[in-house]
Amino acid sequence: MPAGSSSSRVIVHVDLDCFYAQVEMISNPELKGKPLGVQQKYLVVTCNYEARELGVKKLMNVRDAKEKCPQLVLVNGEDLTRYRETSYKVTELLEEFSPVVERLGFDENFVDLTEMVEKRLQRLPSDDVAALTVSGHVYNNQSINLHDVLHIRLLVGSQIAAEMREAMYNQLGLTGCAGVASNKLLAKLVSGIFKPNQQTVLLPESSQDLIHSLKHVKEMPGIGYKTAKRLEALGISSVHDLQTVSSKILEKELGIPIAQRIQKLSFGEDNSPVTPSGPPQSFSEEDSLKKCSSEVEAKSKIQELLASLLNRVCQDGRKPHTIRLIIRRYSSEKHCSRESRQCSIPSHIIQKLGTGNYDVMTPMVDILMKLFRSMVNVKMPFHLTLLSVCFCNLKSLNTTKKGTIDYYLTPSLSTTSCSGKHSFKMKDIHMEDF
DNA sequence: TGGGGTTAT
DNA sequence: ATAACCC
Repeated sequence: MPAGSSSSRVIVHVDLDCFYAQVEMISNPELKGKPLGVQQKYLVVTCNYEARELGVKKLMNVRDAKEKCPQLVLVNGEDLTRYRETSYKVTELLEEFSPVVERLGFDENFVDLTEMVEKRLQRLPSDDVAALTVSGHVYNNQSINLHDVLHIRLLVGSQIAAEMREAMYNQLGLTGCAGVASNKLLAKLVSGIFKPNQQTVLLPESSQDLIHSLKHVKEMPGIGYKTAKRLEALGISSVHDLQTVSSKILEKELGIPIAQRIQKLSFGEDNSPVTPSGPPQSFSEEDSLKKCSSEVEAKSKIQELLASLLNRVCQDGRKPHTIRLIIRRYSSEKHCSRESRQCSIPSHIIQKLGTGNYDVMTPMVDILMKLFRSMVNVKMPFHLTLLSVCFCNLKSLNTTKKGTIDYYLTPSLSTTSCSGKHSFKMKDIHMEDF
C-alpha cells in the first residue's frame, strides 16, 4: 500500500447472537439454559441456541414451534423498549472505540477501524510486527503473511474486534459475532461464518471463495426479494451468473445505478462508506391486528400507539415536525402493501411536546383521525390489518449553543421536564463549554 | 411473517 | 407517497 494513500479500509461488522432472546435472559436469568423463544403475535421471531438445537427456527409459527419443541418457553416480545435501549447501549459502546458506527437494525453495527488500525501500527516498534497474532478465526484457514501490510492491518482489526466483543460482554453481558474485512459487504458476510460468539477475519486472497460460497444471489446483502426475482427472470441465480452477465443487459433490466452496484457486489466490491447513524431519523409504533373495521376501534389503537410514541419522543429531546399514519388493508393475496398519509405538526403543538403538562394527545389524535379519514372511507365497510404512527423530520429545538446564556435560561434546553423524576434538575455546567 | 428501521425515486 | 432495502 503506497504510504499516505490508503484506499484500503478495515471494517468490522458486529452481530449480536439471537439478540431479543439474550435481552430476555438478562431480564430474567431463570430463562437461561432453557429453550427460549420470543413471540410476537403468532410468530416466534427469534430464539436462543437451546431452542435452535431442538428444531425451532426464526420466524416460525408458534404452533409449529411448540409441536417441534413442547418444552419451549415463550416470552412476549411485542414491546421493543428494552431491546431498543440495549441496542443503543451497544452502539454507544462501539462508538467509544471509533465514532464512525453505522447501525443495521437493532442487533448489527458496522465500524470503520481504518484510522484506529493506522494509529496502533504507527506506535508499534517495527520489530514487534513479527510478534503480531490474529484474534479469532481466519476465513479458509488462510495463512497470514506478516510482510503483507494488508494482512497486518486486518489482523490488528481482528484484535480490536476481540476487544469490542470483550467490552460488550463485560459491560453489557452480551455475546456476538464479528467479521473483519476490507469493506462492509465482505465484513458482513464473513461475520456469519463461525457462530455463535466467535469472530472471523477475511484476507483479500480469499474474498472470491467467500462470495462464491453463497448459493444464490438473494443471499447477497443489497439484493432483496424484488431484485432477486428480476434477476431470476434473466436466468441469473448464482453469483457467477451475476459476475458474467453482460452489464448492458443488466443495466437495461434494472437501470444503471442498481445494475452497476449489484454487479460490483457480485465481485465482492463495495465502496459504500460506513455512515455514522447518529440519533434515529424517525420513531414509530405499530400494531398488526386480525381485524379493525370501525373508526372507534381505529381511534383507540391510534391513541395507544400515540401515547407510547409521545413518551419516546419526550425522552429523546428533539421535536418531530411531521406525523404520519400508516395502514395495511386486508387483501386476499396481494403482497401486503401499506398506505400512508402525513402532515406537518402545527407549531403550537410542537412547543407543548415534552412539557408534560399540557394535553397534546387530544389535538394529535384529531390530526391522526383526519389522516385516517383521508385514506379510509368510514362510511363504507373496511378491514384493516395494521395501524402504525410515525414521528419524523426530527429537529433539535433550535441551534442554541452550549455556553451561551440562552442555553441555561431556556427551560426546555437546560432541564429535563419530561421524566418527572428529574423534573427540575439543572443541566450540568461544564467549563469547557464556554 | 413482526415490529421496527433506512435511503432512493 | 411509495417502493426498495436491512434486521
